Amino acid sequence: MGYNTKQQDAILSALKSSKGKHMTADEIYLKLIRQGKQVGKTTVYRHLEKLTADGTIRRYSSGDNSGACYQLADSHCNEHYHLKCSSCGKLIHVECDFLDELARHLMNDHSFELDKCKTVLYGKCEKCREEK
Amino acid sequence: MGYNTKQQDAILSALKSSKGKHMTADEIYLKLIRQGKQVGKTTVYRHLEKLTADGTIRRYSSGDNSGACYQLADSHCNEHYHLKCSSCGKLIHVECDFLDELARHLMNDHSFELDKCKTVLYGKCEKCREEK
DNA sequence: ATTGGTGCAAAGGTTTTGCAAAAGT
DNA sequence: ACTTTTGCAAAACCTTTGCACCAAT
Repeated sequence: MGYNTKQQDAILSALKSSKGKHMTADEIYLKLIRQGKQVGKTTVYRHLEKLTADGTIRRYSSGDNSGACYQLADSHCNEHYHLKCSSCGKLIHVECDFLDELARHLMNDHSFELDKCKTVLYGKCEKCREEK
Repeated sequence: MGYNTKQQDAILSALKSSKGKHMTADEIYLKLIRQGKQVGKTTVYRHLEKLTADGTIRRYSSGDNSGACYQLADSHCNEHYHLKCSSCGKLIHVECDFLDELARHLMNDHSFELDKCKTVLYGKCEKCREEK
């Protein structure tokens, strides 16, 4: 069971080429269409579901209600923060090992296993702070 | 601006009566209907939006794609973490000044002003970790 | 009287499903 | 040949919006 198809490869490639940054189903679909690859949106959704189920990729909600985001599970998402600006909506990826300290602290002092990938820290980015 | 209406009271009461547990917009709506209270789903959504905006309640994505969850914010939310267990859905309030260290670090090193109230750290609570 | 609140129906957006045709083995 | 995958159209969701009516001040 399990055939090899162009669509499957294309969808996985799209996620791989986005180097750790998340993409919505629609963004993946549009990217493939722009590359001239023939895919249906339904197929994108079906593969994202499968890839999420078998752990190849991760799915998380984008915070607002504009749809789910996906990204490769083995990308470097465990090594950086996700900062989301409440004003402009920008998602900022920040590589920093302070996150590990936070995770360690939560585990040691609060018995809580932090999911670094799903956690998003909300606040205000530099640009938006300057504007006020 | 701001009238007192039965619907407003009813929606807030529903959330208060479910202390600690989150509810979806639909669950709130159904609860009120079953209580014989006259409300429209639109009204529920509109109040949830307002209450979220003014900080009375908090909005969470439920992880899967079954819609957003809401729950009463507690007044001391600026002084503690909010840990949300992805498995059982429990919201854990943790008083700890490590959060201030985190906020300071984000500001100093990443020019990002953390909103402690809006930020929720996702992961797995002690009980759910033990079950696996 | 004036202003804000309500709720139906309709629209918006994302995700899922039914099914016949196409593609992989 | 046989089974899985595809993709269109349509449905199923959750949420927002337009608008006429109602309620609170």
